[in-house]
Amino acid sequence: MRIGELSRRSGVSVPTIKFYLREGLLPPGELTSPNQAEYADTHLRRLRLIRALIELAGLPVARVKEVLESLDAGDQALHHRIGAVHRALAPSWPPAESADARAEARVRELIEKRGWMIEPDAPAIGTLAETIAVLQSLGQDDLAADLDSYADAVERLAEREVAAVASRPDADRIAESVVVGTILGERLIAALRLLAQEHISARLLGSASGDSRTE
Amino acid sequence: MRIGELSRRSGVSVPTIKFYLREGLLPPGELTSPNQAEYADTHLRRLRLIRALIELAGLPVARVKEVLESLDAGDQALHHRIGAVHRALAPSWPPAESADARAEARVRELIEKRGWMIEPDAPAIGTLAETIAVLQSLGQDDLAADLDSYADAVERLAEREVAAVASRPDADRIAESVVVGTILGERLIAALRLLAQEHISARLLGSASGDSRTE
DNA sequence: GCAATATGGATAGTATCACTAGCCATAAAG
DNA sequence: CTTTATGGCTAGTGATACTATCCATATTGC
Repeated sequence: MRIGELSRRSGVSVPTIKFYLREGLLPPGELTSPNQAEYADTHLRRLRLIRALIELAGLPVARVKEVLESLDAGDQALHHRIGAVHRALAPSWPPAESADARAEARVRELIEKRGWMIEPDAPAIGTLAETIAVLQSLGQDDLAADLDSYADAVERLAEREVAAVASRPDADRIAESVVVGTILGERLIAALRLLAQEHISARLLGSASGDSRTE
Repeated sequence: MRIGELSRRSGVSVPTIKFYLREGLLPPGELTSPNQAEYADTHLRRLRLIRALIELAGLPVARVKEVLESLDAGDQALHHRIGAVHRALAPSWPPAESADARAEARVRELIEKRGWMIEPDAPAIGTLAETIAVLQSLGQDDLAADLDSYADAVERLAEREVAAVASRPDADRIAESVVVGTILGERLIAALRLLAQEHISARLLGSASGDSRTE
């Protein structure tokens, strides 16, 4: 297929596809003449992945490029690949590192208590510590107090997710699964959580008066 | 306190605070003379909330304004307040609505099967449907296939969260708790999930060879 | 009492980002 | 054999989140 069809099938405009080609997000098509190229289904899938990363995950183009590069890297070990993808997906600004020290200690304590095997420089540690620190600075430590419940829930999910990814037969797409699963999984969980919250709040508080806390 | 101290205590520059005042994100201080104003601790907390919404949740300033307005609205019923906050936090672009029809049917089916009481126009429905549709267009339906596990996990968490919010004595801060809990909770869950994934992947795949899928 | 600094309020400017427009020579389609 | 599409290029655009600067007035330090 040529660029026009790629555009129609992906819903991305031709100039934007050209832009992604220029930026190196999308590999060039195979040239059939000096100014004619052929694109394959892999281009279509990659393009959809790019759109998901930009639109749904809100990643800046430069970060998308890093993610895709780590995805195409020849590193064979699945575990390391997952680590690389996680690193590429991380927020990048090294977290404030100011008063987060206590929060970070708390995170490392949690990791140790659960016996989690985590590289000490995993970016999620900083993200988590920063989040906890902000929660505390806002006077809302309920959430952070219950870290264990969250860890329980998330550990169960991760078990299924990693198993599902590892069982994929097509080695080529494993890394892609990791990216998609991480990013879209996050969104899926977030949306489901909102729905669950609405349900529970309807059940616990929504019934008659509409205000259960007047006193 | 005056603007200088507010700036020092929040870590936000004076010009940026002025910008937030102009944009109506931060209510004006109390004027003590024609050009002198006094800010209270509520301003400091509000400012930290604004930063969390912009930096951590990545909300655009305009959306932050909406969220804060819904937060300050006098609507008394907690359940409705939660709904309003969820609506203000939603992605705003009405989801593509194209081939998402099947995915949306799937979501409504899930809601019905679990007996969830959800308003039919809840924005999370669209978000979830879109996410599922994208997952399928990327050929990764494992995640979506296991929706029930996610719903289970998330329902348990929501139960605690709503109960925690509802038990807060300070009615003034309940809505703020909803915002903070929704946004920072999401981030907390996401970070924890990455850590759990890394642990599980180390356990299942990381051991010796580093490549369990060579065959 | 008085110079140095800070403040509230305003207008205008900047940096970044994700595209988008336009041009050209050549290729494909009708 | 004309119309449309393509690949490759440079330059421009619109949105967003601040920054910079200015001014008249207040406060602060001495």
